[in-house]
Amino acid sequence: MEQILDLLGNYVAEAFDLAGYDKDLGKVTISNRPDLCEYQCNGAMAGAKRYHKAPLAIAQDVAGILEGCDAFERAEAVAPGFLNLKLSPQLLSIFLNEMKGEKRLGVPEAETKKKIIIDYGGANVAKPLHVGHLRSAVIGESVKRILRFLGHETIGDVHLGDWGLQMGLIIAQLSEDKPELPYFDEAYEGAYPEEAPFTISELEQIYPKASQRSKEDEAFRLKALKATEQLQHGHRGYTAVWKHILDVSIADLKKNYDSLHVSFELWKKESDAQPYIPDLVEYLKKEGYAHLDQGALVVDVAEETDTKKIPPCMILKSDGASLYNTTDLATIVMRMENWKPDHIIYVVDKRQDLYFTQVFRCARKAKLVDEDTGLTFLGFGTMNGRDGKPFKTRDGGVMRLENLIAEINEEMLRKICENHETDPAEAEETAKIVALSAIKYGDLSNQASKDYIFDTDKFTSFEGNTGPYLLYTIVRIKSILRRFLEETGKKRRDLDGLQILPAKAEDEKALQLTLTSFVPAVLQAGAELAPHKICGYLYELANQFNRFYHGTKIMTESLQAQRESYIALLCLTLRTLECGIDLLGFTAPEKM
RNA sequence: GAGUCUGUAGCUCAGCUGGAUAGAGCAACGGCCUUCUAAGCCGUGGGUCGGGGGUUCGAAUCCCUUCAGGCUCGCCA
Repeated sequence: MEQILDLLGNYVAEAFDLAGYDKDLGKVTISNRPDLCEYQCNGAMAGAKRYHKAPLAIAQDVAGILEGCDAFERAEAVAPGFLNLKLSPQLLSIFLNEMKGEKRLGVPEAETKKKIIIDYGGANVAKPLHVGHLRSAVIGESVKRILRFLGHETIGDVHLGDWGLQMGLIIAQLSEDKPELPYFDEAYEGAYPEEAPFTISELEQIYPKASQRSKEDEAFRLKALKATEQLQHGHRGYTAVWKHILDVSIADLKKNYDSLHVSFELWKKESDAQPYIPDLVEYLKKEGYAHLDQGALVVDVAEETDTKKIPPCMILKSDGASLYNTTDLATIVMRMENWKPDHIIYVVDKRQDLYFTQVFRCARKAKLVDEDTGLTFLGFGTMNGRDGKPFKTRDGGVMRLENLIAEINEEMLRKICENHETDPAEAEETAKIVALSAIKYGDLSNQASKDYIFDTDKFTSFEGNTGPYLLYTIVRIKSILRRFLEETGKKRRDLDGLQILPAKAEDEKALQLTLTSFVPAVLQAGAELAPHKICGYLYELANQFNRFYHGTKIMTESLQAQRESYIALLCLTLRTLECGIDLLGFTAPEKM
């Protein structure tokens, strides 16, 4: 279906044409002065120079023609040359009924459907997820859902870190803690145990302990380095330990991501890219992209237009070892080979901006990707505590994601029980749903690239621009619909047949108009990879609904057609809100 | 030092591809529940859009400059 702004734009462009002006001046936008009009066109001012004519005169010419147009209830020219438009309620209702009949609420599918890989680069095996991983998971999931909704094929890849020094540290530590294990017996030739020699919580203690030690104990650090190298060269026992670490960690990570409603199509790891490295290095050397500099193998990526010197992209360290950049390049090669994506989006901490600039340039220069393959760095800011500094636990440690979620769940449960007497099991379920909306909406409603303050009190509040407020609005609508079905004996599917009548009241029309902005909001969010645009829109929609709700008695409306029109409007509002929160990555309960 | 991002109400944030009187929420204050969930709605107060210059019919938005803060700057990931 046609979008509202295009639809109206056609009428206005036609009027410009009839008045003797260029059609392209007839672009219609949503009014920025809702007190004056609903839509506006600023084309007269843009055309003033072209036609050497006062903008107001142009606007008046056009307004005169639109006078007889039944798409608008009113079209008037206002100084200095604005064209203020008020939509006819009839056209609006026709548009909404059409939107209501569409599965995708009128959101058009992308003309060129792309295959898009989303890289959540971050989580490491053997380390618990902490608050630093929250943003990439939450933002990445939402971006993925938005792009998928727009018709693209999306592939989320968790991209686990499983190949660095951290593995060596754990192996070295374990070999001292439990030297009796067969993995450390060089002479051992039998099969290794299937059961992992540690639980996830034990594993999570080993790493910080080893990491701390390596900073103080040089001998231990060297041992860990050596273990890393041996692992990377296929040491039999270490490889077995590494596999245990993977199994135990991944099971735990899945559990945690599940509770966040975050899923991945691929569970690829850094180690999966390793086989691609030798050929990649050989290729870069042979084709002359890479050269030795101070003993290291690098690819120059500086460009003439740079405002500062971009250091070369390092491929191999002077000791011959690969590093982060190398793995990322090899991952690109792997992805091109296996999935041929049209676009790869990296949802990563914004501090890695420079690294990815280097990696992307290197990938392009060396033609590891096709010319038209998009590489986007979607950098996000730091999640800070209320003091404006990186979020910590009360005693200053790193907050585990699991604990953060548990804390919010608890707080939400407390609030729910405070407000209503409910069945404890049901309350707990609801609390989880609402808590997730609090966490995700709190994050997503901010621009991804900016640092933001995670304020538990604010996010879990049911007031204001929060997830719970949206859910509350949804629950209100569901409640009315349930009642309507009960009282009329109608079935849920009967609701689809109800028609929205032209709006009579101000609040009703305002709500209807807000509904028409869903499509532009989604399109913009998709184009800019900006979930916060969806948040802003949904908040506006919820506000408009609550205003309408307050001023209109729906169930006691005596005219049946009018009441059914209200119900139809509620259905559309509900579907729009639910579609919106789905794009953000959370759901609503039935009651709360 | 260089680069980059940020600076909007007491606090947290929108708005930034130039448009009319800069918007929300929280906090403060005042109203609205015998009526569909008051976890709501309505209203009041609160601003040199960090400062200065420029571009133009018009600047929070674009350009320059300056101040303050964050981050980054080849053998970590």
